[in-house]
Amino acid sequence: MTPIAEVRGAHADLEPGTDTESIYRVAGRLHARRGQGKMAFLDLDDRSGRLQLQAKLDVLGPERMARLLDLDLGDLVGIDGTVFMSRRGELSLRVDDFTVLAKSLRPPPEKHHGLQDVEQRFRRRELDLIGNEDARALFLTRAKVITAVRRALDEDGFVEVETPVLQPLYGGAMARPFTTHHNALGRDLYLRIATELYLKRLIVGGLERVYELGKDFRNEGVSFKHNPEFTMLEWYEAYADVHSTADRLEKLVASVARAVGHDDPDVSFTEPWRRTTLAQAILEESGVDILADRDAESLAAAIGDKLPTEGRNWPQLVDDLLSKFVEPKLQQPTFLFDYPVELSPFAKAHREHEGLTERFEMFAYGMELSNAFTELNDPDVQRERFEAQARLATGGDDEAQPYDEAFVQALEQGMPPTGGLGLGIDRLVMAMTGRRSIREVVLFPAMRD
RNA sequence: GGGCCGUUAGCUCAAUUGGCAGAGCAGGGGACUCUUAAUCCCAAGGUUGAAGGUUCGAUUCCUUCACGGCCCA
Repeated sequence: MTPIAEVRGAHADLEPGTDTESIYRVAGRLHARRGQGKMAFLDLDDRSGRLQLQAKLDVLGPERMARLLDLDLGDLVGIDGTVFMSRRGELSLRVDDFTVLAKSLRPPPEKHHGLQDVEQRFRRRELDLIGNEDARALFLTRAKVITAVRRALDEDGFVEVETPVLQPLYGGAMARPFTTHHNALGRDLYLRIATELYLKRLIVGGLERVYELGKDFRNEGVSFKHNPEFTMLEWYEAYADVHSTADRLEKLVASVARAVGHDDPDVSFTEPWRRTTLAQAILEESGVDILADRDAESLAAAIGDKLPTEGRNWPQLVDDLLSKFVEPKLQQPTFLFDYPVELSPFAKAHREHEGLTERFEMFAYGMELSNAFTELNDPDVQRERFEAQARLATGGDDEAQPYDEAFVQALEQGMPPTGGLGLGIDRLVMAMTGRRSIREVVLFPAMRD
């Protein structure tokens, strides 16, 4: 059986009106039929493209001709045929014989407009894929993005690993988890919100360069850039730091953009990207200097009525300033460095600036795509950070980190200086394909019942 | 969570100052041996998202609910 694109590729230059003796077996879904009585044209779709078929009474005989014309649009058929170029210059296959491979009992989506109903496109993605070529192309591009990411890391000596999805404690991100229960163990478990802490234990174990590409789960609202389960890449590299990690991300995303043919006159992932600091970006866009007011009360006063500040702690206010004033402005790929320690419980203290960490977040198209830092590898400091998080939790911050003693013990074993990074793959696919909603790039997004 | 908008045939969409709900595609019957959004003829297809209310009469107006979209939080 030959893919349609291959049939087309082998006969692209035929003159209109010429016959060949090239015989192919193709298979696909019947998309359209144009009857002509004793002769008919049909269109056949496979994953690689569309090909016109010609059915002729004098070739097939009355019985097979009638059976072929009796097929429904949407039926899956196998075709044996001979290539020719129609008088109008449409490459076609004259049907010598055919087999019905599967019947379609339900009507296909409208053949000119495709499936437009957004709800049906997401709930019945198979119909979207049958009816809308855009959708097929998008998910092929998504696969290319993931392949390009893997290839880049594999070529640089990273080892792909799998760590637990079901975790006794969650950690590695500021988020609320999903909780589930293990019957035999008689205990609750959490679906991971990040892979960070386990991956760093592998760095302690000496794997030196590891990455994991998989689903994380966060029990939060659904929006154009949030799905409760989403695909995340995290990598950790021993003897690296936040700066070499930024260089690696820049190189990797630029190579992904080239691999999928990202082409947008307004946004380019070609290196180098803009690099600035979080405090500088907030100051430029909002006029508020977060480094001048290091407690909630005085920062709230500096913010005034620009944002609601009631009941927000200092790190939450900084995060609010970032997402309200800065994030939407960052269309071109941009690194923001030097995050405050309160927002960064796993990042190493900045080598020069008190109260900051060696961390960046990377933004493009007004979204956070990536988050990285020089990893905190001092177990005593890590303990203190967990204790600070516990105080935030007591203060009502339900996204604060729970204390993870197993992780601290791993650090006590000695973790090399390490650079680590997380990259949101769904958002990366959105950026590469110009889609504005995560639901467009996730095959089966979360929907209400 | 709040605001606005949407939900009509299998699909894509019309329509109504509140008065028999209408096309194209798909599906059925027929004509047609180079069509490609094929064309032509015939017939069929509806609990107008759900439940209430107002009215002689509601798909249209009102209320609640469901699902979806956009914006805000």
